[in-house]
Amino acid sequence: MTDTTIGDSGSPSKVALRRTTGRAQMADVAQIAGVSTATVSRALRHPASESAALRAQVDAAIEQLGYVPNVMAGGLAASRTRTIGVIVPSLINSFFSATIEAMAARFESDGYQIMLGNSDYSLEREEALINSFLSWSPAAIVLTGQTHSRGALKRLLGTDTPVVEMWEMGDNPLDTLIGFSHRAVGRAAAQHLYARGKQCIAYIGAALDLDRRAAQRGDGFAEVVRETNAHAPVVSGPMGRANVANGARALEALLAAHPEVDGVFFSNDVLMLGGLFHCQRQGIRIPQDLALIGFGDLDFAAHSLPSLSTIRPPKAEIGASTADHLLRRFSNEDVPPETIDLGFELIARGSS
Amino acid sequence: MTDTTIGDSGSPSKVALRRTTGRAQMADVAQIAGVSTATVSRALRHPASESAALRAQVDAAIEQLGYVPNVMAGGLAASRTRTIGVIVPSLINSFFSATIEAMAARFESDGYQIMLGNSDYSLEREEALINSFLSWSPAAIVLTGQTHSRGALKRLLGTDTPVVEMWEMGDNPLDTLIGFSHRAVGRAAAQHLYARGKQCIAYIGAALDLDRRAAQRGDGFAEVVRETNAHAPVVSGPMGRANVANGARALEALLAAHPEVDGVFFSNDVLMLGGLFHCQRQGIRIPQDLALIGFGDLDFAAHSLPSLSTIRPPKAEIGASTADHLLRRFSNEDVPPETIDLGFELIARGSS
DNA sequence: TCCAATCTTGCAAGCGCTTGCAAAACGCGA
DNA sequence: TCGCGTTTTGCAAGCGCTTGCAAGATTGGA
Repeated sequence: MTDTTIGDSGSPSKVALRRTTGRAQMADVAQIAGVSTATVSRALRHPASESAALRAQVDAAIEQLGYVPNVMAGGLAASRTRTIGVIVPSLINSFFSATIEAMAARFESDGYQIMLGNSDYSLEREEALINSFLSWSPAAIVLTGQTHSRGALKRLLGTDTPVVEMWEMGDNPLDTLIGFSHRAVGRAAAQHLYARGKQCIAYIGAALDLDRRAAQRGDGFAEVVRETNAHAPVVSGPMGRANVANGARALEALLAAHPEVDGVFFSNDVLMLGGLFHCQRQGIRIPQDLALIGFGDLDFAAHSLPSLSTIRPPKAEIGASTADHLLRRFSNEDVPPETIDLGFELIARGSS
Repeated sequence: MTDTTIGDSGSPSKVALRRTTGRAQMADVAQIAGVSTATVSRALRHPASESAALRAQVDAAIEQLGYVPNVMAGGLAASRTRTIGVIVPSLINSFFSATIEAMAARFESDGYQIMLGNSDYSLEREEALINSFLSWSPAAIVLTGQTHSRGALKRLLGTDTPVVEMWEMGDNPLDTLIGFSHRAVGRAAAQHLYARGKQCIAYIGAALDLDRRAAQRGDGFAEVVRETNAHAPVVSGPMGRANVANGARALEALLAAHPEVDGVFFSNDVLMLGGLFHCQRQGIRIPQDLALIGFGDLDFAAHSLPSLSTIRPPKAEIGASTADHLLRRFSNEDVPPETIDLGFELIARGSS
C-alpha cells in the first residue's frame, strides 16, 4: 500500500486519510479545500487575515472531514496552547466550584480549556502543579491567593505567561489580582454582631493555619473587637477541615470555655450549619441567646430554621471577571495587569 | 551568536540553554549527563530499560538544570500523554468532587494529570468535551454514566484510548465500568421505609429528565412500591437542580397533594436537607409523622437534628478504583476491560 | 494601460521529544 | 583468548502544526 498521488480519478472530495492517528489532519483539510496547510492554519487561528471565500472553503472541508486539530502539534509549533491552568485549594469547597464553573463557561466559547489543579491548601503542591502546568505552555495561570512558595514565584516570574491571583485583595500582586478583602469581611461581620447588640463575640475558623483567607477574616474580626475595648477577642484556634462536624464541635467547645459569648462569626457557612445543629440540639435560642453569622452564602443558609446570616463573596463574579480579563489580554497585546476589588455583601437573616 | 561546539574550555557543567523557550531542554540534560537525548528520554519513560549508572547521571543532570519536559513535544512524538480526560455532570455536586479527589490522588504519584470537564448533564456538551479531550491524546477517558450521544460513541469507538464509565452499573459497557446499581439503591430505600412501618412512601428527585442516575433510583423505588400493591407510587416530577430550596418546595408540594405520604426518599441529601428544614418549620415530626431518607451521605447528614438516614455511594472508592484499573492497564498490555460493582451502604439514622 | 503599494497565499524550516533500527558494549562458555 | 547472544546506547526520521519570509494576486492612481 503505497501513497498514490497520481491517477486519482475518483471523486475529488474523497481523500485517503493518513493512517498514523486514524484522524483527519490539517493536510487533508488543505487538500479538500484546495489550499495549503498554512492557509488552513491561519483560517483557524487568525480568521481575520484570510479572505472570506477561502475561510468558507476551509470551514466546509473541516466540517466534511470532522477535522479536530491536534493540540499537541499546534502547541509545540506555537509554544502556547489554549489552556488555562487553574489552581484552587479545594474542590469540595463549593466556593471555588462556583468560580470555576463561571470561568469555564466564559472561556468555553473562545475555545479555551481549563486544566484544574487542587493544591489542597499546600504551597508545595501548588508549586508542583505550577511546574506541571507550565510544561503545557498554558495561555495563562490562575492561582488562588497571594501566598506562594519561593520556587513557585521564581518559576512564575521566569515566564511571560499571564498570571491571575484571585480570591484575595492586597499589595504587590504578581500580575493581575481579582478578589476582595477578607480583612474587610471580618470587620463587617464583627460590626454587624455589635450592631445587633451583642456584647461578647467570637470567631470560629477552620484550618486557620493553612487557609490564609480564613485567617485574614479572623484578623479583621479581631481588629474590630480590639477597637471596641469591650472584651478580648475570642478565636477558636486551628482545627481540621471546614465541615459540619467540626462546626458543631468547635461551637460546643467555645461555649464551654467562654459561656459569655453571645455572637459567633464562622469562617465558613458549613461550620455555621454545624453550629446551628448544635444549638438546635442544646435548645440554644438563635439569635436571642446566640447570634450566628457565616461566610459563603451557601445554598442552605437562606432556607434553614432560622435562616442564616452570612457574607456573600463574589464567587461567580471572580470567575467571570478573571476570564474576561484574560480574554481581553489574549486578543489585545497591551492590556495591562489589573487589580479588581469585587467587594462582598453582608446578608442579614434570622440568625443575627 | 553562532553555536560554539568546539573550544569550550569552561566548566563542563555549564551549558548554554537554548533561547527559544528559556527553559532547559532534553538536549541540555543529555549534554551534561554525557549521553544522547534518546537515553535521557528512555531514562524518563522506561527507567527499567536503562542501566542504573546512566539513570543516576541523567537524574543528576535533570536535577541540576531543573529540567521539566515539554509535554507538547513528548505528546506529539509519542501521540499520547499522561493525561486523563475526566467528564462529570457537575462540579458543585460534591459526590463527584470526592471521586475526582480520590482519583487525582492516586494518579498523581505516577505523573498523570487529570483534565476535568463539566458536561452539565448535557450529552451534547459531553460529546464536545470528548472531542476536545481526544485532541490531547489522553491516556484514557473517564465518563460519568453509560448514556452518551451517537457522536460521542462513534468517536470513542474509533479510538483505542481506554474508556472508563463510572457511577453506574449495567449491561454493554463501552469498555470498563465501575460503579453501582442505582436501581438497587432505589429498591433499598423503599424497602427500608416499609421496614420502618411506613404505609405510603414517595420519591422526590431533582432533574430527573437530565440525571439518568436519579431517574434509575426512582425506577427502583417505584418497582418496590408496585410490588407491595399497597398504593400507587408517588414521584415528585422533574424539577430544577438539587438544592435546599427545591427540596423544601418539593416536599411542601408533595404533602399538599398527597397528605397520606409518611415516608420520603430524596434523590440527594441536599434535597433532604431542604425537606428537613421544611419539617422543622411546619412542626412535622421526624420520623413519626414523616420518615426521611436521602442519597449521598453528605457531611451534614450525620450531624443534623434529627440525624438523616441516607445511602452512601462509594464516592471515593469509584475514583480510586478507576485510577487503579487504568494504572494497571497502562503498565501492562493485556489487562482486559472490567465491570466492577462497588455496591453501596444504607445508613439508618434518626430520620427514619 | 502601467506601476507601486497592499493583500493573500504558499514554502519550508522548525517546535522538542520519542522510538525503530542498528551499532557498540558486555557477558559468558569453550 | 575468541565467538556468539544479550543488553545498552546512539542515530535520525519523524509526530502535525505554526509562522517568517517572499512570491503572486489585486487594487488604485496617474
